[in-house]
Amino acid sequence: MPELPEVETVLRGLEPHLVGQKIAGAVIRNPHLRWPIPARLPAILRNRTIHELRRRAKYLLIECGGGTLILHLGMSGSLRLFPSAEHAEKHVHFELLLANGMTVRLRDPRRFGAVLWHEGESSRHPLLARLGPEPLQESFDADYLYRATRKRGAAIKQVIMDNHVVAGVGNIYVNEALFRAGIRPQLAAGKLGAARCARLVQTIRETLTEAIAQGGSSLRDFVDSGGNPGHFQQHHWVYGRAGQPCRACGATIRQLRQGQRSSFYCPACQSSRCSSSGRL
DNA sequence: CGCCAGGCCTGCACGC
DNA sequence: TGCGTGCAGGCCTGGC
Repeated sequence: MPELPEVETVLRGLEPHLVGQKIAGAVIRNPHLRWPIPARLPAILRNRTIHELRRRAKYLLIECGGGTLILHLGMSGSLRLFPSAEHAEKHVHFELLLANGMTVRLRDPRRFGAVLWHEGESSRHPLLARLGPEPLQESFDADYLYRATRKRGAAIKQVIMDNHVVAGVGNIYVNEALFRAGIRPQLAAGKLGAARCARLVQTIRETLTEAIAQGGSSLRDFVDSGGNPGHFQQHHWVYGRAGQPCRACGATIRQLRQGQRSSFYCPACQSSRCSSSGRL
């Protein structure tokens, strides 16, 4: 599913093709996403010029001068650019038609994604206004995480996945970052010491940055590619590896459920106690 | 054929 | 009382 690095990869792939382009129109093929696609969107978008593409958490923001098209890929969404308005595949719910003939298509079989419009400053949109800091920005630092986790009895894994604490760190990357930091996912967030908070900030950054770098290398055939840009192969330490040997120590990777989501960890590399040691 | 993953919002229950 | 916190429900379809 598209996580933060995939959204960033899609952004970087689309950016050179979209910025500065005029929008000729839009097509709503199926408005029933997580929220209905506003019926007036094609009229709103027509004749606007795309000024900038940005990302906030896993939201892709297309700034159109005075307003923002807000896109979310949910669990199964993809955005692709086509050189013409050729036959649309199944599950294409929304299309952005550029004046130069190019078409941006949102395909999302599970329809957990979103296409929304916000007039004015996008950071004021209700979905974006209360998000925590971006994990790759300076404001997400050791001190911030330490303060944000005080008196929180919930598991550190679930606190990191709380978008109000830090924005856009999904299930795969929190599992991987916790492994790298040597922290067990079920440890109460409030029990993390300052050193482990610092380590976790560092491994979250590393994990996301490496994934973005990998995605960047798959951008070459973004336009009209048969594949799914950003859907790159990845080498996970623990995610999806229950029952398999830890790549670091050989112990058997364990799986558990936290808040209806799967967590994976190495019982040897990730301690539940308060040491500040971490690996990698 | 039935189950289930999975992001992330909303709504509810609870305690200080 | 109000707010922060935690938990559960709901949306979907492809793949097993």
